[in-house]
Amino acid sequence: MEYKSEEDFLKHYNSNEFEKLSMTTDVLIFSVSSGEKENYRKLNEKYFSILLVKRDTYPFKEKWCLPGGFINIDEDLEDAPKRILKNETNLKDIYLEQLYTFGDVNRDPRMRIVSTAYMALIDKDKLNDDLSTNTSWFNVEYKETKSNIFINLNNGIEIINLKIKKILYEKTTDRYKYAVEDNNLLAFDHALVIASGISRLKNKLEYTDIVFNMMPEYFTLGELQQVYEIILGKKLLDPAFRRIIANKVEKTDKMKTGGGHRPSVLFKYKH
Amino acid sequence: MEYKSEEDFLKHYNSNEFEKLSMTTDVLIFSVSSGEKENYRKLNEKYFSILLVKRDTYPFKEKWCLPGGFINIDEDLEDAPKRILKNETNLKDIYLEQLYTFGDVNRDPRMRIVSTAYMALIDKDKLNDDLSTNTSWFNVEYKETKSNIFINLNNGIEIINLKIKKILYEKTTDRYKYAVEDNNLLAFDHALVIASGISRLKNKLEYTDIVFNMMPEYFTLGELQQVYEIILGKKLLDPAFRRIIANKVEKTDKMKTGGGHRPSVLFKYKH
DNA sequence: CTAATAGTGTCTATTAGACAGTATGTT
DNA sequence: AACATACTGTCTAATAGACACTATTAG
Repeated sequence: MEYKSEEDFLKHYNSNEFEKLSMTTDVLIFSVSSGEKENYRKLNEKYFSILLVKRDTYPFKEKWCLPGGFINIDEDLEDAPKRILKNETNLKDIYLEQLYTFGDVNRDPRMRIVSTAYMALIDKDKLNDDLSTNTSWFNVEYKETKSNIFINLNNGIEIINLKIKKILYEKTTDRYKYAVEDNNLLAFDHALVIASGISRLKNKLEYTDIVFNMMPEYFTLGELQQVYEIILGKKLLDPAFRRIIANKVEKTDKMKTGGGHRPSVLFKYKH
Repeated sequence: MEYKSEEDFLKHYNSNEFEKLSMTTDVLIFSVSSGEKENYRKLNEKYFSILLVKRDTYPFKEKWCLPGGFINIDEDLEDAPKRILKNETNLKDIYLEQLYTFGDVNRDPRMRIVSTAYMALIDKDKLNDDLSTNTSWFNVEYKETKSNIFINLNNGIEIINLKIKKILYEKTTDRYKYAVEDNNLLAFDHALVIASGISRLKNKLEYTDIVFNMMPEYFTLGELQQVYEIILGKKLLDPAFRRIIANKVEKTDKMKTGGGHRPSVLFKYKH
């Protein structure tokens, strides 16, 4: 059929030539939480944590999953995770970044659903409201070997252990396909989303200022270093760390005292 | 409604609770092409190029666009770009990487279409078949300033100039929203796809071995350096370049002669 | 005083940048 | 011989890693 113009074509367009599908979004929300002090002198231990929701409906009823939901037909793709974040945290101006789009045919038992995963970073201390009852922060422990990723999620009550096998499929960029093993507590392919989000975050920590989205306005360099250390999973040397972040932070005239040791200058992020 | 089990739920699932949408994929295919020799002594000039298709149907009839198409309902997301690549190039084992998913409500005039863009890297010399008539390689010139990206596409007959305004919207990671200006020759939001693909490629060039996907099996270090230089858009110093790629390549006993100057050792990629 | 963190000085090792030089083919 | 590229040596500058040292507080 010949059309006279773009308008003419659009008027006669049959939008059902290809079978349509559903799209969802999943949001991986990262934050840092403080544990207890072991004694009055020590800094309180920091944890790296993600927000999970216990499903109360099928499919995967009673399993944990990332907050998410369907994309509305009249909603920009990026507005869906924003809507979900607003719902979950009631915060605005949250750091949000598209992670990856997962679209295997059988990734959802209901029907063909493609999901675009996002990751968000928040400062947990900014949360005013309590979480809804089926929502919980899980502390993350992450360990990577040559051929596996081990992720340990712990909310104080439940422990979710994930073992993910890395299968090298792109040697020039060191990219892996992930195969989830031993997972009967997490819904869908969300173990994959978590693994790729952590991996992205670790990378970006080194070449961006992304970390400040998880920090309060004022922080000590010791606290900042702690956050780097738990996310990277290794100790850093003080002088080297201070050299590297020196031009990203700004000294304030505030101090943090009361720690049973030398007080520490509070810094803030220098844009 | 209460369900007895996951199976029971799935049997009664109403898949039309949310209005479904269409998905497409667009594939940004990069390659390197050789120009003419200026004189018998010189190396032939290299260009960095992408493959575009001239649309022969509405919408955007007569405009250039990236090869792409609809995702089939029974096709893994990643299989769609593979299918398109196979169609366009008839090559297999092509480097393919998911770029980004574009999902603004009005990005397609026909209806709501979300598109996942992929980028692919090929060695053009491996192409046996001729391109179909409406397909053409465009040489890319890329220039980035603080607030703009200028992309110049040239296939020898037509020239497409793109000006893209960078709007900083995420300061901690230096991420920009792109706004396309002066574009009446490229269909859809494909200028955005091209800009983000080039930017991704430039980055990955520095910390991965991605470049070897665009190289023939045997190459001289001078040729490899040329490819780095055209993609990065700057000259590199020989000794520094050789130091950096030294452990990524392997000397062979082959030589390239006939250049009106000292012959050059042929290397190959060391996995 | 002690335990714990805060913060700095400095030496060394590694890596990156720059430039100059030598080598060797084709015409 | 001349030109263009191939390839290497070496000096210098910048950055990263390591360690030791001083500073300061609550209890």
